Amino acid sequence: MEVPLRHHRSDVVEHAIAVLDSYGLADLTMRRLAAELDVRPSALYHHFANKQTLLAAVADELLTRGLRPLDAGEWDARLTQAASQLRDALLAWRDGAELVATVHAFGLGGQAAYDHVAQALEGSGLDEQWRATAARTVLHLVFGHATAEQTQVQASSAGAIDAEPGGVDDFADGLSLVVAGIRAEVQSRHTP
Amino acid sequence: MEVPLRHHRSDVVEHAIAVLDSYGLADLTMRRLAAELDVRPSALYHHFANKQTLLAAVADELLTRGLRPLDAGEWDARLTQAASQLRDALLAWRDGAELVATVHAFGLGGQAAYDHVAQALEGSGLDEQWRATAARTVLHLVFGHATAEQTQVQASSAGAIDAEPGGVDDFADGLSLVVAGIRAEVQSRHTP
DNA sequence: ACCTGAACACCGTTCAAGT
DNA sequence: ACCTGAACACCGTTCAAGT
Repeated sequence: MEVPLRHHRSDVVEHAIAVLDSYGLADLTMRRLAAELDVRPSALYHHFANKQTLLAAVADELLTRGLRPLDAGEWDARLTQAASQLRDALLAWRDGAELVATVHAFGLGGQAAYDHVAQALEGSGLDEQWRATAARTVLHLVFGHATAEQTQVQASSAGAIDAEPGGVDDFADGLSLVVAGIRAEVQSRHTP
Repeated sequence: MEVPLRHHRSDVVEHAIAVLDSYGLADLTMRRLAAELDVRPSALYHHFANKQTLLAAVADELLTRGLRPLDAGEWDARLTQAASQLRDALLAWRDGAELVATVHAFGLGGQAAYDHVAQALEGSGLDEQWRATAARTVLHLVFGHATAEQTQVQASSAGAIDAEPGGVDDFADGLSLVVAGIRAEVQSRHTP
């Protein structure tokens, strides 16, 4: 008789990332992950209450791996860096953007994404209300843009229409638009 | 023996909207929809090649029902109206935002959403490239914000954290930020 | 603490055949 | 043109029981 393998929570998350990156979010199933770990599906429920909780842990791990401290400097340069870094973190793994965006939307995880962007806005002089609004706006841009980029890959390889041109330049331009809008709000405080 | 019911494509879409609004996107399954139509699941594949195509048709129908011609006026007022109208259209049905955003991301439908926003930017004086970037930025804001609002409902009723405050005011503020950013770009052309 | 075995209640999709 | 019947290859989750 074979002795059953024994894993920790971190093993499960690590293998989940491998499955995500190799097969995509749609194929990151509890059963497939269990098979990859050489374990029955029910064993996963010892580590996580359900699939959503597991996905939240995976999303948090992706962010932990991808986000670094921001450079010192003006708030706008820091905000641009935060957004670009977040985008890179999401694009680093297959379907990373969709995963983190979904988890964040459900309020189960991905808080680090918001925090990262919000941190850059602390030196802007905006009040907390406006900082939160600005942070969410940037977050929606990054999530939306990165998700579109990654989805386009599988959509066009599946024969669908390639609508969104996107790419690095379009992201940078969209971001500069939002940053300019925030700057206008910042300046309206200093020049009444 | 019972004579089988006979439906058209439009019947299927109409019932799909009813199922979506009553039970949510997760419960909008081919089997459930078939049961609602009093038909075997396989019958649906006479009308649609697969589930994704059906969802695309549903998304397009939601937009057709919710979007109206924009008022005449300045580009910024028209853009604000287009974005608000789109948001209202998405929020009018349960999980409408997530559905349209997903369909749009996969390039299978929801083109009307982009067109609606892009139309408002035609009178801005921006070149096509910038108009496209601005339109996508607004679209990501609307999709992200509306999805967050609708997801928060089921997430908080399911016991998750209520992170995003959101609501009408936060959307209006985020939109005003983006509009201000676009205005800065517009003005940089006229005042060199 | 971590896992198996077995079950429950589901999915999307295909395809030959019926009217 | 539109549908049935029957199957295939999957899902997430629960729970008693094993070590």
